[in-house]
Amino acid sequence: MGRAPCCDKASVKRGPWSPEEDELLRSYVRSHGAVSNWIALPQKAGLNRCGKSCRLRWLNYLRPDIKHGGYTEQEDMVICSLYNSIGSRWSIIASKLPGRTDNDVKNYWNTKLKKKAMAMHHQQQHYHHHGTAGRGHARAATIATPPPAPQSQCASYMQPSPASASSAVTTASGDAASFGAMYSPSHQAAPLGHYNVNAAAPLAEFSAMPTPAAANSWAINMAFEDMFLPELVGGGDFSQADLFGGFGASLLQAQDSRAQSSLQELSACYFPNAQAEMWAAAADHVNVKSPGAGLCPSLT
DNA sequence: AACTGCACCAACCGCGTGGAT
DNA sequence: GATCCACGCGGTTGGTGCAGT
Repeated sequence: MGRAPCCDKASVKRGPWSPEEDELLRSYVRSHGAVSNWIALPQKAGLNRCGKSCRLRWLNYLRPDIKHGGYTEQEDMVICSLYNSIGSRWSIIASKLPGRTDNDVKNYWNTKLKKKAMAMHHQQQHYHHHGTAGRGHARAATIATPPPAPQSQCASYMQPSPASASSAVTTASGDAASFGAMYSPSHQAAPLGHYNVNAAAPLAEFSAMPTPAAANSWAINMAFEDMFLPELVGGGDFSQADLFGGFGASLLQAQDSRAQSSLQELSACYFPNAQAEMWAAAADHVNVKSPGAGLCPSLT
């Protein structure tokens, strides 16, 4: 019981695109504007390609605003944050990163960022076991070690979440499964409510924000934590000091409070209810991946 | 130089969704 | 309401290049 193929795969060219094909597609889109029918495009554009292939090529490679490689620390942070919060919803994550495509973000995560995040997570766990008196006592713990270098903010975002646990259950790759399994699903009590997600706020606007001198990556980090972690940490018995391995809190205290609050406001503005939304989806579809389910239309 | 293993990434595949009929 | 069809998405695959032996 399969779906009928969108085209005759035997008669269309497959594999890597040639520069000539790229130019044909590019010029067709330039002259016709937004494509309303990708299936019909190949014939009109003189391409011997499947319509889906044309669409993918345009979206992932030929579109003029596409960026390739060169991910910034800020982008890493957004990807990690959102992955932890909503799982492998690459299109949503990519929508927060101007010039990035879901395919690109997905590849970047699978090949680089995931490893980076795992390494940082393990490093942080090691610190937790050896550097603090344990969960709930970290705030009182003596700060004996400097914070981890801010080259990656990922570890702090890698906290338990029903979304990542859910995706772990249904992911066939195994990587995400083992990754998700690192986290306890003990925070399933979902705060349900009315969701009003405004998801179309790209990261570019972060760049447009004046960055206070004191608002280094830790303060930004803090803003994202505020966004995604209150529910995750289960009612507040999991201190921010825990999240930062014990030293973050004191570091944050040294931050300019205005810088923190402005960044927190910014975060709340850009990702107001993403977490709550995903909690609702998780509550409705425990262990069942349901793309789109529980999401408001603006996210899908 | 030849071989092997790995990392990266473009492209493909199949399915869910939603609009049109 | 049922069916068809195109779009969009996430998972996976395969080709290529590089590093190590």
